[in-house]
Amino acid sequence: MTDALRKGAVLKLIVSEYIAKAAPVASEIIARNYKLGVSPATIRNDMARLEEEGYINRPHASAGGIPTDKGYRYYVESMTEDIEPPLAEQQLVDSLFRAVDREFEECVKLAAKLLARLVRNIAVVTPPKAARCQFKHLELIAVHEFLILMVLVLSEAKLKQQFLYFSESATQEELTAIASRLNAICAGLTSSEILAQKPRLSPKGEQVAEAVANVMMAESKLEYDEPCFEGLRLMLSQPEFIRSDRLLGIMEMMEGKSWLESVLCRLSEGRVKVIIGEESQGVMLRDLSLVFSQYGIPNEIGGAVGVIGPTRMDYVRVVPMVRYLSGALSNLVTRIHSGS
Amino acid sequence: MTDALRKGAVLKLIVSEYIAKAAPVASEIIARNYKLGVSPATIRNDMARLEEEGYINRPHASAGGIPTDKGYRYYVESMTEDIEPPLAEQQLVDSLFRAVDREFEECVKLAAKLLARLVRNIAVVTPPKAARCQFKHLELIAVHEFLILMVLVLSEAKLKQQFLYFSESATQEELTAIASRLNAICAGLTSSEILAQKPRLSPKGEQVAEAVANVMMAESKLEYDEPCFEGLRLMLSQPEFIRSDRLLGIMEMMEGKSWLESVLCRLSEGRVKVIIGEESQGVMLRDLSLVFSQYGIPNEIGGAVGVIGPTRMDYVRVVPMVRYLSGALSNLVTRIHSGS
DNA sequence: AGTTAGCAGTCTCGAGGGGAGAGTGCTAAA
DNA sequence: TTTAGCACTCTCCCCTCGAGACTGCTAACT
Repeated sequence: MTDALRKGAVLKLIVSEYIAKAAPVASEIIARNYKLGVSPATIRNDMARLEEEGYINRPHASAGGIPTDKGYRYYVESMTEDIEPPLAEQQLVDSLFRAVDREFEECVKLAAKLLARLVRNIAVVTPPKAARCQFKHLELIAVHEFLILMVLVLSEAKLKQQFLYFSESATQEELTAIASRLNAICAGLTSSEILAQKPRLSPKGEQVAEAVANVMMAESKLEYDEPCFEGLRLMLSQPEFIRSDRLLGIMEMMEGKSWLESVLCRLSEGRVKVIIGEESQGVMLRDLSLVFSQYGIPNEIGGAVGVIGPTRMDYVRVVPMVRYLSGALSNLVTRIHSGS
Repeated sequence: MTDALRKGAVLKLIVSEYIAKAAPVASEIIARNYKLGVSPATIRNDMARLEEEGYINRPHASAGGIPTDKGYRYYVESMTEDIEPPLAEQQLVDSLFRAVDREFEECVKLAAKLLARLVRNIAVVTPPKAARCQFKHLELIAVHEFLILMVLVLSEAKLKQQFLYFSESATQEELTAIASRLNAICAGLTSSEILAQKPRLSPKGEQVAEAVANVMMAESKLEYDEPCFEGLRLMLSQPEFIRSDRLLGIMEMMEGKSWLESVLCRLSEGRVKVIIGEESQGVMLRDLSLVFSQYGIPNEIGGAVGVIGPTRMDYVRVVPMVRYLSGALSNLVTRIHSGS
C-alpha cells in the first residue's frame, strides 16, 4: 500500500506546485524538489495512473500535469480541518472587530477588503440579516413642511431611512406625537402584525404606519442583504486573467444575483463549503472556485462570507481564513445580539 | 479660407470616425463616407498638415490618422453647448428622480448605474455634501444594557449611526432623557459650537455629546463623501481593454483617492469640464479622459458627477449626458434643501 | 494655387517553416 | 517495483515572405 500512499502524495504535490506556479508540473520537478526517494520515472508512472483516474490532465501529449476539478477536490478533502491562519493574519482580523463603534455596514466592507487582501482574490461578505424583522423604534423628522424623513430602527440595530411626502403640512410636534404613538403600538411587532392590528390613527399616522409596514415587508422578503464585493483588482493580477475576457465573464456573472442565492442555499451550518469549478453545475464559470461559509446565530441572524477565485486557488490559505473570519463575524453578531 | 475650413471639417470627421471604429482613419474613408466633394489625395494633403500641427498621429509611417489629445480637444471645443441627450434617455433620468422616497444613497447609486449604462463607461457620482454640517436630531436606542445605538440626523437629512458602549447600564428612559436634553441644546449647531458650549450633563450625557461632536467633526472634515463607481464591466468591453493590464492600471489609480480630489478642485460651477489624456498632468493615466460636472447649490450643498473612459470616448453623447444628469441631481437636491 | 490620378515605397499582419527546449512514454535492465 | 536511457512529440519563438492597406510624391490638370 506504500504505492497508493505515494500516489496520493504525488497528487498533492502536483496540486500545490501548480497552485504556486500556475504552470504544468513535470515529473522531474516533483522528484527534485520533494524528497520522495524515487526517480522521475517512477513519478511518471504514478502520473500516468493519476491521469487515467481523472485526477490530472495534460494540455498536450508531452506536457506536465494540471490538476482537474477532481484533483483539486482530493487535495481539499485531504486538508485537515484544524489548520489555522497565520497568527499575524488572525490579529489583523481580531483588531478589525475589536472596536465596533462604527456602522455595521462599514464593518462588513472592511471585512471584505481585508479578506480580499489576505487571499488575493475576490471576497464576498453579506451583511447579517435577522430571520424575522421586528419593529424597534421610529423617528420622524421634518425636513420641510411637506417632506418628512422617516428613520426606522429594526431588530438587530438595523437602520432604515425613507422620505415621506405629506399632502398637507405638518409641524415637528405633530410628527413627534405620531412617532411616539406608533412606537407604543408597534414595539416588537413584525410587518404583518402591524398591518393586522388596526388602531385608530390620524390620516398622517396611517400613511406613516403603511410606509413602516412596507419597508419592513421589503426587508423581510429579502433573502440576504446587498453583498459587498472586494478585490477584483487583486484577482486581476493573477496570471489566469491576462486575457481580460475571462474577467468580463466573471463580472457578467456577478452582476446577476441568482448565482449567490444558489450558492448560499447549498451552505450548511458552521462548515466551510468549497465548490470547485464544474461542481457548481453551471452556476459559475468553469474555471472558478468558491470557498464560502455562513456566520451568525442559526435561525436567528446571520450572513455569509466567502471567496471567489480561479480553481487554482491557494485552498490551504483561503479555507482556514474564511473559517476564521466567519467565526470572528459570528462573535461580533453575537455581541450585538445578546449583550457584551 | 475655404481651405482652413475644410481642414477643420476633416479633423472632426477623423475624430468621430476614430471614436466610432477605434481604428486608424484612412483618407479614403473620409472621402468616401462623407460628401466633401474632394478626392482622397486632397484629404491626404490636409492630413499631412494636421499631423504637422499636432492634431493627429500615425501609428506608423503609412497608416491612417489617430487623433492626439490636441485633436480631441479641438473636437470637444467645436461642440456646441446646447446639444441635449436623446429624449428617451432624458426620460430615463427624469423617471429615476421623480420618486425620491428611497434613501439618498440609493439615488446616487442608481444615478451612477444609469449613467454608466448610457455612456458605456465608468460613471462616478459623489453623494451631495453640505458645506457646513449642522446638528438636527439625535436618537439613542438601547440595544442591550451596555450597548447603545446612536442615530444622528444632520442638516440636509444626512443620517449617521454609531454604536456606543457605556461602562454602566442605562435604561431606555434614561437614554431618551439624554437625547431630548441634547436635542434641545444642540439644535442647529456645528461640531465646534457643540464642543465650545459646555452645559452641565451627566457622565453618560458627556460621552454622548462627545461622540456626536466627533462624528460631526469627521463629517465636516471630509472633502466629499465616498463616491459611487459603476460600469467597470461596460468599459471593459471596449476594444482598448483587451489587454487587462490597462484595466489594472485604472483600478490601481481609482483605489487611491487623491486623483478625485485634484479633479474636483479643477471644476468650475455649472459647467461640464472635459479633461483629455495628458491634460490631467499625471493625475490620470495617459489614455483616459474625464468628463465631470458639479451639481447642487453653490456654497450650500453639492457633489460631483462624471465619467471616466478612454480618450476615444463618445464626447457628443457623454458631455450632454453629464450636463443633463448634473442638472437633474441639482433639482433633486434643491427639492430636499428648500422644500418642494 | 489648389486639386487629382498614378505609382512606388513602407509598414502591418498572418501564414508557414524550422530549430531549440521541455517533458513524456516506452523498453529493457537492475 | 524501480530505474536509466532514448526516441518521440509538442510548444514556443523567431524568421521569412507575400498580401494588403495607405501613404507620400510627382506630374498633369483645372
